[in-house]
Amino acid sequence: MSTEPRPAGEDGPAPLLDRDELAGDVLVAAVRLLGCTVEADTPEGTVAVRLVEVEAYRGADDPASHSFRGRTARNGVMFGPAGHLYVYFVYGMHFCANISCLEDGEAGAVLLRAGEVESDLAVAHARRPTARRSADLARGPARLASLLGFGREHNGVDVTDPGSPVRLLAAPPIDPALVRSGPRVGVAAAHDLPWRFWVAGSAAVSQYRPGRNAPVGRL
DNA sequence: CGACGGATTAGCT
DNA sequence: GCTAATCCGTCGT
Repeated sequence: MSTEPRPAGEDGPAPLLDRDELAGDVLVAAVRLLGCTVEADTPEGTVAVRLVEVEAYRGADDPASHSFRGRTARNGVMFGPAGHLYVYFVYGMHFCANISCLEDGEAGAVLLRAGEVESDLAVAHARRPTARRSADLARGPARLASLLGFGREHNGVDVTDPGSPVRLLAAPPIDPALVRSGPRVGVAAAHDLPWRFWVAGSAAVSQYRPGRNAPVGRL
């Protein structure tokens, strides 16, 4: 044992999440990502967001996934190695961001649906002036992508590389008692799969109706 | 080559 | 609560 990668308070750089933690299973990866931080360099400054809501997507066996019908130029990142940004354009006006999962050659990704701004709050509000509350800054996948400045040029970025403009900072695994799960949003097919995960009690979780079917805890 | 619909959000009623 | 706004990837003819 040579060097100790301990998160030395304010001194050492925050450790990045290891690619292997995302390579085994999309559901495990989704839960692992909760509580971790996405840090992005924007023209206005660096913005760091703590993930509180995500959704898992798989490949040919997942009708709701972009990769359900095989590999295309658009979804290629989903088929590559874990730990890369898959950014896509939707509804003619928004971008959404995923982090690729599973081994190279196997399609998988986790959609980043919501987060809480850790820093810099002033920069974040400058980037999204319409947000009245701080909890709204990255509430919803398109708002999160907008806040972090994601566009086509970010597609494929390796978030496990400290030199990337977008980095995924590891946090201790979140307390399982705080994790909730339910059906994915806007997904008619596979509605019985509770592949949406969020942190209980976060104000930044996109609006949810608890009365609906929320099969909690089943993977 | 044309049509369709989507992992959404803002703004109005 | 409901709908308009608005582009591109995918599929059918």
